[in-house]
Amino acid sequence: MNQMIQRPSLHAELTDRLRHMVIEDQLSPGEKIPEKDLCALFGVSRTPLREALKVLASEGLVVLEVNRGARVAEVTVEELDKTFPVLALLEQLVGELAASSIDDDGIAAVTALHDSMLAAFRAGDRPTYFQANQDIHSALLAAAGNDVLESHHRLVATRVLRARFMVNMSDTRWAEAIAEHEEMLTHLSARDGEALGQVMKRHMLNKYRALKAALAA
Amino acid sequence: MNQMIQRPSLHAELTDRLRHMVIEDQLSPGEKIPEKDLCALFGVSRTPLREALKVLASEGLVVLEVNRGARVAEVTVEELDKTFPVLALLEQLVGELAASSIDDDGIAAVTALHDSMLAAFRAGDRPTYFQANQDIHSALLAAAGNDVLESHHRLVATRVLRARFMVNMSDTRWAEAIAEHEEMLTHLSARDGEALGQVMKRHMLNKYRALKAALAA
DNA sequence: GAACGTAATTATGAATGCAAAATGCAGTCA
DNA sequence: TGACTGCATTTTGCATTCATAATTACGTTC
Repeated sequence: MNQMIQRPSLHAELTDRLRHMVIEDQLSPGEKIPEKDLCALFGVSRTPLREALKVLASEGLVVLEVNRGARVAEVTVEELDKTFPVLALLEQLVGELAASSIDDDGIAAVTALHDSMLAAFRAGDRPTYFQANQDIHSALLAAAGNDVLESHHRLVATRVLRARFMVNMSDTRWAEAIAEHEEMLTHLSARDGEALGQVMKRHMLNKYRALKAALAA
Repeated sequence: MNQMIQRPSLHAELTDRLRHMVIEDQLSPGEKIPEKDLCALFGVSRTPLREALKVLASEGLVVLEVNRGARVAEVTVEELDKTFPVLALLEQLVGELAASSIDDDGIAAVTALHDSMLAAFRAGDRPTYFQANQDIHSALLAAAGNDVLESHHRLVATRVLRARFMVNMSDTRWAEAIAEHEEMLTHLSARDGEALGQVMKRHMLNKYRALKAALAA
C-alpha cells in the first residue's frame, strides 16, 4: 500500500489549472496569454508556467507563436468537422467496451447519474444537466477499462467541449439527447455493447449536427 | 557529440529530436534521462530541455517522477492490449476517408511506395521495408485529409511503434502483411473506402496478434 | 490628419543561480 | 556479512537574470 504524499510539482498543477480555465471559458478562444499576468495570478515564476503552456500547446488548447507568446486556441468550424467523426468513433468503442466490462455497481452508479440528469432536465437546469451528462460519459469511459482509450478520448473531447459556449442547445435537441440517454441506459443494463456503441456514436453525431445547425443560424 | 541547434524555439526542436530518439530506440525503455547529459549532447541549457521533457511526458513517451527526473516509458504488454484496439479503429477510419479523398496523384504515389516496399520484401531488407511501410501509412493518413485524426493517430501509434524492437517479425507474418497491403492497394485504387477501412483494421489487428504471439514465445 | 521612421518600453526565449531533495559512499555497529 | 547513519555530492525544481525580438510611443514629414 503506497500512500506517499507528494506535493505535485508546480508545472503539473499549473497545467491542470490552465487547462481547466480554458475548458471553462475563463480564458476565451483567441485571447492572448501574457505570462506575467498569469505568474502574478498564481504566484509562481515564469519557468513552471511556460512548461505548462508547452504541454497545453501539445494538447492543442493553446497556440504558441515564436517570440509572440501564447494565445488560447480558437474553436473553428473546420476543427469541429474533423474532430467529431473521430470522437464519434471513440464513443462507439467506449460503448462496446463499457457494456461488456461494467459491473452491477457501475450500472447502478450510471443509473443514479442518469436520474439526477433527468431531474436537471425537468428543472431546466442546464449547468447541472451538463455536469451530470459529463459525469455519465466519464463513468462509461472509466468502465470501458482501457486507459489508452480514456486518455485519448479526453484529449479529443476537450478541444470541442468548449464549443458549448458558442451556442445554446435548443429545447428540441435537449429532449432528443435525453431520449438517446434513455436508450443508452437500456442497452447498458442489457450489457448490449453493440447497441450501446451504436447509440453513443449516433448521440455524438447528433450533437455535432445540432451544433452545426445552431452555428449556421 | 556536439549537435548545435539553430532553429527557432529550442524546445520544439528538442521535443522532435528526443521523440525521434525514443521511437528509434536510441533511448531504451526504462532508461533514465539525466538532464545534464542531454544538455551537453545538444549544447543547450536545461530550461528548453525540461520543456521538451514535459511535452514528451504528456505524450506518454517519457515518465516524470517528482524530484527524480525523467525516464523513457516502458512498452508493456498491457499497454499494447489497450492501444491496438484503438489504433485499429483509427486505421479503419483512415482507410474510409483516404479512399474517398485521395486523388490520382496520391494513388500513384502510394503505388510507387508500395512497389518499393515489395522490392525490399523480395530483397529481405527489413529496415527498408519498414520505412516504406511507414511511408505508405503516412501517405494514407495525409490523404484522409483530417488533421485531427492524423495527429491523434500519430500519438497513439508512436507509443506502440517501439514494440518492433522487442521481437522480430516472422517470415510468414511478413508475407501475410504483404498480401494485406496488396488488398489495400486494390481497394484504394477502386476508391472503396468501406473495404479499405476493413482491410486496414484487420491489418492492424493481425499485426497485434503476431506481436502477441512473438512476445509469448 | 495619415503615413512613416526611430527610440523607448515590454515580452519572450533561453541561460544561470540557488535551495531542497535524492543519491552515493564511508564508517559504524550488530 | 549486512543494515544503518551521517555527510558529501549530484540532481532536480523553480526563481532570477540576461539578451533579443516585438510592440508601443512619439516625433517628423508630407
